[in-house]
Amino acid sequence: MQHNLFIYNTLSRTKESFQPLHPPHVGMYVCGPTVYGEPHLGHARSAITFDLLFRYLLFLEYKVRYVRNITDVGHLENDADEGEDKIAKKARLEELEPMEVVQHYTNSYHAMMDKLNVSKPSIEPHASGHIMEQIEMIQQILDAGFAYESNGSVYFDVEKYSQSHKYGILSGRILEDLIDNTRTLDGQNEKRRNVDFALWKNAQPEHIMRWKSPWGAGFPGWHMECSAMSCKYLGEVFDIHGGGMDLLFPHHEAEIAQSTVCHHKIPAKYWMHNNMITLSGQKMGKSLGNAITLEQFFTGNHPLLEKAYHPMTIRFFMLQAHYRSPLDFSNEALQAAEKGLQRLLKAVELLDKLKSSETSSVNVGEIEKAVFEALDDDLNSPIAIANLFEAVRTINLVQENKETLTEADLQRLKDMMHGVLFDILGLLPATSSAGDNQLVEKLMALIMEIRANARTNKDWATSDLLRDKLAASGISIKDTKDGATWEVGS
RNA sequence: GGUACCAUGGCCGAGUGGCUAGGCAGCGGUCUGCAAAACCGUGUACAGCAGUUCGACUCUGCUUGGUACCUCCA
Repeated sequence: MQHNLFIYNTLSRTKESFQPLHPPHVGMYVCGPTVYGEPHLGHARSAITFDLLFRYLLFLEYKVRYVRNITDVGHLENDADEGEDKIAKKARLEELEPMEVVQHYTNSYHAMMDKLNVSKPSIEPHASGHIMEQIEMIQQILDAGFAYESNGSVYFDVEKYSQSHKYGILSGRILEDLIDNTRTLDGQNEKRRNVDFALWKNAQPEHIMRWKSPWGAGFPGWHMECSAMSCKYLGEVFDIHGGGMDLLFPHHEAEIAQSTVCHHKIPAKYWMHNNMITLSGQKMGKSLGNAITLEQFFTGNHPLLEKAYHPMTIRFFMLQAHYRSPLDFSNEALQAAEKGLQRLLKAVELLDKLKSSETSSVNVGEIEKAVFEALDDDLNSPIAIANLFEAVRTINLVQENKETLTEADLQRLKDMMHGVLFDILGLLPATSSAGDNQLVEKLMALIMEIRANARTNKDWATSDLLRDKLAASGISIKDTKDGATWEVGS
């Protein structure tokens, strides 16, 4: 089947046909987490969005190098230039080595991503491991005359840059507005203009994360790492740069300015931004103090959560909204997603048991076409999923002999469902909930046999007693035409 | 204050100048010893006002409400 992938490019604010610079290779860089706290739902949104893209590009048989960084230096506290490095501050509070903190939260992030079935990137570089590259790039910007040194720090000269380049090309910002309207911040005295941003920061004596540089001991500025690392692993110009919408300005704008000075080109062809997760309509964020961590979702251990949610429920919940739309969290929405996903997965299981017919009464190709057209249209996963539900209805109707499918169509539907659901959307097939305990399996088999015998003898009292007692223990029994099944939970 | 964006049925959430999104809930039905589960069927909603148009939820303007960014943030 012919695919023509369109993706929304923030740079042009339109959907563009995706044409890699060097097909079949695709270079993709996504801004990863700052590892100073437990990963929350927002991290999952970004990771799942670009995992979907990564998986779809692989499905389309591109050879993708996916780089997603770990930010472990260079992010300042709210008090901006006078502040200390976030990682360092956290370390002092907990009396740990900074790298110990980094490792701890990196491990958490990885564990949560694994649960969400987020593919690992091809390369996961750490900012702290690329200080040399960042220093070199800063030197290049200084040599080109687009930065100045001040009191052991180096700042990017935005005004100078804007004389020959368009600063604000990505975010649509106008320099004059920024100069007029940027709020007054502390510690602006080192900078010529409030819009200038730090490339290198002089480290105060108490600042424990520090590296030697031509300008003294310090640490790299907020935006250098992504420019340096994307260039190192993907080249001066690569295909896709992704990240959350909140990084659009100033982070990505600064990246463009830095890289443009060094390489005279905008570093990426397509810029993609996922929207935010909101909680009661407000952005969920660590700094806002309203973030629910992924761990809490999986355990249900949070006052706002009515229950624990399976990682796949979270994943499916996100995929049911388009990545560029804000998505509001609620227990009701999550439980709706949980039910819907169950329905989808049950139908996929049922698919293996369907009997084929001489003719097909349903046009499988049509459903398949609709699914892929949706994915091709800027990864419209909600429409793709809606069409998957069309397939579910078909599957159930075939089961009831109200629709028919030929052997070939059955196989085609199977391939499509598996390919889209598991390979592209990255969902995991339903697992039998107690399959990890052989003893339980054997005991339950015995109990089910006793109950089946009672039922054959119309001994409803015994049958109901077993059902009720098991229910009280959290095991539910479902009677179907082909006998009874059991599972832990609802 | 500046710059963007959004406003869809009970909830979540797509989309389009005229034709069914989808999921969950609700309702009706099938199945069942009963129940649960499962399955099938079922909803004409698009903030307000004005305009463009043969026709607007979809285009334009205004109003109201909301969000994001401008400061570390997915």
